[in-house]
Amino acid sequence: MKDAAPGLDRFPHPHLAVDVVLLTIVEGALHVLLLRRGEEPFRGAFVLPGTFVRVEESLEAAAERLLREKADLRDVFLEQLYTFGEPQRDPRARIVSVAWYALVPPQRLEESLGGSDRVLARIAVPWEGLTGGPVRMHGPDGAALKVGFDHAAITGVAVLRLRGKIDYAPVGFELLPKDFTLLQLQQVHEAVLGTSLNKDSFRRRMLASGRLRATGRKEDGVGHRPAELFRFQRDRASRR
Amino acid sequence: MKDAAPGLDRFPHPHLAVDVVLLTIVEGALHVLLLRRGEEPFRGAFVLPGTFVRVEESLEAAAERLLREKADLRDVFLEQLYTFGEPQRDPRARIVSVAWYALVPPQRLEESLGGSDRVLARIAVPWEGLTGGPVRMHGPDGAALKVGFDHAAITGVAVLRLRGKIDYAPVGFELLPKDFTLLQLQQVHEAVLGTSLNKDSFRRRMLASGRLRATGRKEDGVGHRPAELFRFQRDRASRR
DNA sequence: AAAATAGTGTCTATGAGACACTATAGT
DNA sequence: ACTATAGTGTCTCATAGACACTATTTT
Repeated sequence: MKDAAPGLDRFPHPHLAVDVVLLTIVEGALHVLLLRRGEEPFRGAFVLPGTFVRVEESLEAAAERLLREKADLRDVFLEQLYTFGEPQRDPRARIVSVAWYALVPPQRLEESLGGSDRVLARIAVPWEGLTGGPVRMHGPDGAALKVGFDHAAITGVAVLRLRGKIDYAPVGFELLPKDFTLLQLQQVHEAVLGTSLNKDSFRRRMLASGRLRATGRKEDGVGHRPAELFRFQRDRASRR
Repeated sequence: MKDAAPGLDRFPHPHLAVDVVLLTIVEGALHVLLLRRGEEPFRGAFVLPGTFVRVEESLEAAAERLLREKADLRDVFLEQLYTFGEPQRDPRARIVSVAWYALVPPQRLEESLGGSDRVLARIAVPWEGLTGGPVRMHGPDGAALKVGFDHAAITGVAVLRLRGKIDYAPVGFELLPKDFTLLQLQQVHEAVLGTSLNKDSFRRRMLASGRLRATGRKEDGVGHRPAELFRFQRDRASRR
């Protein structure tokens, strides 16, 4: 870092953190990675993975570092969400947090879970459409989880963003394995939107989007006519 | 501010600023408020209004303070845009900036301009649709302006956001006086989107949106049949 | 009267929803 | 053969674009 502004560091200024909302879909429902806090405040409650931003590190690099350290993930869909900066959002100090959200298929998460301090919480969205607001979280046993800080609200903003985006941007694919059927894709959209969708129209819309490439292969072992497997076709330039 | 985390302030951490992209429409073109910098770096270049975030102040309050101090404005549409945090974006120090964008009808700006250190720059968007990228700026004399820091890119993100939003959110009204004609509203949409729109369809869409309330009055002095004046109808709860 | 835009009515093309029907795997 | 979902074809309805026509102001 340059030091052409020598007086700057002498004044107190807000601390800067990043938090990541890591979303996936399990059993037709949105889930988010939460960690159990070991310290005050909110000891024992669940929070999003977060870290302070280092002076030499970009915001995106800090979020990617979090994903590596807390979920052993790299190269996942990651997008900046919103910056939360209410003075009282953290009782310890003034900490402004740049929130990001990440999307990952559940298959890439299985191994990194297990301990009770790291949980894939099911998200219950208590509002419809694009209303917005905090969400509720439930543990693997179905019990409601205590969520620390403003992280239930941050997750609500992530759900809102995803709902607003899934209809026109290719984000549904990020929650599925490389090969998937149209039904699986539709179920992802339904889980995100919280509604049921018309099968015929969804099918037409997806096939007309030009983003699906048929693999020629079919699923198997399903007890009915197997569906064709598709793959996401990045339109021109890769977006990461 | 509480001091329950005593060690925190001893470590260097990024500085935090807010910048505001104040947009308006003049003569059918998007314009943005820029200030001429009096100091290095970028002395003499034009930049967005910006300020450091105070420790006890919310991010939105800092943006509102900027609008009051630099443009004598209060109660305008203001929304968080994106947070820019590349380590090298400011050559002096690591400064992360939470960018906001504001929309205001040009009538509310006229008095606060005038000096040559404060200019409404015309925005030239060198890309189509939702492609994105930095924009070019032109002064009142049409000459290209030098823009400091990453502020041409930030303004590009603001234009992108506005383009993505104007079709489904009531933001066009924020760029018009309280009473306006449908043609004026269409011209605002065209200026934002950078395209021409179908008159019939635009008219139907707006009237069907339920957001316009006819005033019963008509414009006058226009050399042709006068159009009815409409007013924006906030649907239920006011959004500010 | 001419010019210019406001505003209405109607036709057409497109896309979504609905539904009927055929296809193909496992059991 | 039965069941369940895949996938196709077609009809209808809603909406956007196109266009013709009438209305109302200033000059």
